[in-house]
Amino acid sequence: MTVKYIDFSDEKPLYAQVVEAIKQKISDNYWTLGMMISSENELAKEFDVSVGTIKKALSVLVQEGILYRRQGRGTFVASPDFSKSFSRFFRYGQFKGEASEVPGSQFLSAEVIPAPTEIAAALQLVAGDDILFMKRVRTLQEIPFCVEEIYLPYSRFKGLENLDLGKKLLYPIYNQNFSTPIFWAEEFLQPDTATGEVADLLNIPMNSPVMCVERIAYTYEDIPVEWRRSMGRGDSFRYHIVIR
Amino acid sequence: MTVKYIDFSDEKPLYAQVVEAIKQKISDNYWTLGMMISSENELAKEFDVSVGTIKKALSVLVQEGILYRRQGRGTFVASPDFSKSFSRFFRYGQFKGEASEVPGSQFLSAEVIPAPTEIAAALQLVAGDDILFMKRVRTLQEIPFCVEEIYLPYSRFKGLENLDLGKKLLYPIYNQNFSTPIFWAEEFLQPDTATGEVADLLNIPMNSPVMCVERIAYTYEDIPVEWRRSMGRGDSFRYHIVIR
DNA sequence: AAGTGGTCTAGACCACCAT
DNA sequence: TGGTGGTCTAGACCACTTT
Repeated sequence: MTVKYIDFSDEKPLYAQVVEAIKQKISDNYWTLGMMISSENELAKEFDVSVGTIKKALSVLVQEGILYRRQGRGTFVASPDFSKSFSRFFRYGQFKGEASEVPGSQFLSAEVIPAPTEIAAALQLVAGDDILFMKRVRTLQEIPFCVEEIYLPYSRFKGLENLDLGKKLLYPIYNQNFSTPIFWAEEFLQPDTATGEVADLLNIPMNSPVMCVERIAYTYEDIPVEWRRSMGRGDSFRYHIVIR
Repeated sequence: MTVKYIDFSDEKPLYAQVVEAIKQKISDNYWTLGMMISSENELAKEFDVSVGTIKKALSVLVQEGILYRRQGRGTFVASPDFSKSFSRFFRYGQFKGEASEVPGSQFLSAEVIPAPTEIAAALQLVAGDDILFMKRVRTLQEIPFCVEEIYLPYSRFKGLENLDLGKKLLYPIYNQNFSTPIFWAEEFLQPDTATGEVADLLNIPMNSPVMCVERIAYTYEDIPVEWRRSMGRGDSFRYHIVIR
């Protein structure tokens, strides 16, 4: 484990160095998801800076969603929950305030292939590197609403194809089985119409509207570790976003 | 103009009260878009709190995008620029790093009608209230990429229909001519296929993919003042978003 | 009672900008 | 040179949680 010290002669502000150091400790699994980290006073002693500087650094990390704090309890490593934000985008069979249901998954294939150039570029690999390619249909209340293609660097996820992925979500598996917590992601949305295969899998007429969502998921260290494309039924897809 | 004072016996933190007071002054047009507000020291004297508390309040307002600060210059009221974030969603004829071009507009209609129930609800009006309804085609390099329907409460925007809206953006007009700066917005995205009319206006085949974006735009005081629906060409629409 | 984070103060010093 | 925001300190007091 690499330890970062605070360099008082560095031009970079002390609180920013503390931010980096704490991120490093999380990356190194010194502190893991959900764990309480050291208190303000302990951190101040450890880094030999004032409590105020620690407060500033922690507020930055809270702002970035890496930590959360509870008065009287402590400061904890946040567990980002994509399943929530994901299912929120779909209104299929959902009524106001209804508890969101975990979608089911039916895997169609899982195989190791050489990386296509587009995928290799997005995942910062060399074209031809081993890629685990999976295809699945996602369902809510037994009704298919989404077809997904998922590409993973095989060197990191060796053996994932042998696991029983029945009703489990993928991101907790990335985290628990492969020490690869997903921390953030970017998505590209584009409207499209259903091809014969997709229409068949989603049980909708050919050429009816579908939403194409391409996502690249990243670790704490901003390493891209998953590329996926989802084709969602147009009539059940409604993406909500607040600007500023 | 209503003046807010700081209540030291209030349970609400002082910095939060300062945040409210500054927001109020902006709402009251005491400080307007782009204007420099009082310095930290002046604010501390004015509100009779410490500079540290002012710093905390200002950092909240910067976080919310209401203010921006420049070392050595001062603290200013931010001018949100939706045109930038808007055009970013479309890749039509855009190459990497190319300067974004302001879309042209061709108005098809502008008339005052009684508010449809759905629009009235979204704009917090009574069904039947006067609504200014406008329809336009937006173009980039003379090529249509988007059809828009815009609904505005007529009581607030009386006379807008008589302005020459040739190549101007709407939000600066809302701000300058109607004292209604748009501060934030929410959008709902859904894929669809082009009807005959939309296909005709966009010069694409019927039933080809389009992105339907419904937007509600709000003021500083969270009053909804515009409802619009944009139908964008599927092949030129690519929405990018970062999650967390 | 002890420990945590949340608020608030009063100051110091610095980097940056305008004049 | 004087005013601005940015960083950092050392402390006080409070609200909340756990034991």
